[in-house]
Amino acid sequence: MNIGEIADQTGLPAKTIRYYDEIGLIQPARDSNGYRVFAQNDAHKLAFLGRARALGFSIEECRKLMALYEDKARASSDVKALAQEHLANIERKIRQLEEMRETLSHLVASCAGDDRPDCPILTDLAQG
Amino acid sequence: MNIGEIADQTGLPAKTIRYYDEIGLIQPARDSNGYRVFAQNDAHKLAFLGRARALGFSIEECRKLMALYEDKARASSDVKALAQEHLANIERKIRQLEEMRETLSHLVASCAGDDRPDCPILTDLAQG
DNA sequence: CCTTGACCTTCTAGTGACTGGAACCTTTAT
DNA sequence: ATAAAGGTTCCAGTCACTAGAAGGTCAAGG
Repeated sequence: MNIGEIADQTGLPAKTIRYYDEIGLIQPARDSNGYRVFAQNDAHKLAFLGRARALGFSIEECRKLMALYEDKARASSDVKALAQEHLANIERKIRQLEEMRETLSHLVASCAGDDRPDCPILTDLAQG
Repeated sequence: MNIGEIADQTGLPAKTIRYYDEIGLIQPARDSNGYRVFAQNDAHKLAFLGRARALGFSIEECRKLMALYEDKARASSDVKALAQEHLANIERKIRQLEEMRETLSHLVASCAGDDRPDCPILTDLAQG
């Protein structure tokens, strides 16, 4: 399979697939014309990567997950630890964003939003 | 005031303040020795920027907010629109992260986390 | 006066994970 | 023969800093 076909199959842009190749996440074979040739195993790996990325794992975390996936003697505790750490990061981000939402929604609600210049949003930003 | 003093006062790193100068968010005066000299107005602007950034506004949004702040003939509706758009972005991000949290926490809960290799997290990533 | 240390300056390069675009080659269809 | 569609590499840009190098300036102590 060529890169376009695999892109359609996995939903990943061809550019992204080339990038994953460049950083060594996948190692597709090459045809005599220089085109990348993707085997079923590459398709699997890319789908795996796509799902891990969709869950917010960083590229380096994906690299570790792939290594664990391919290590048939892994301990599930290693996978779980990685996922738990990532989950904690996500929860921290959510809390940060919720704080912002809290503050911002109050500010937005307090602003008349008309053609007069008085604006509690700006006042708050200016005064703290 | 020199950059270190203003950094202490605003809580922003000196590097960040230099960066804000470089991209034109502030225009501090210069002493004969080349040092930046910060007036009270610069301190105000930096505090304003710090708070806007803490609420997640992008640099470009901060630039617009500053312009509105300095335009005494602004309409508060312009400020409100900017803030509402940003609030919508934050809410979208929160929803995305919450989806990730949902999926991930289920996966983590289902993984034994022992020294055996069987792991539903990896199985899910592999199968979708 | 000299040195030491803290402070300031600019410049370059790196971060993460792509993305856009240029310049060029290969394949397929007409 | 040619045109379109696909592939290749390489370079630059994104965002908001941040690290570090090389060097100038200033205040205090010996």
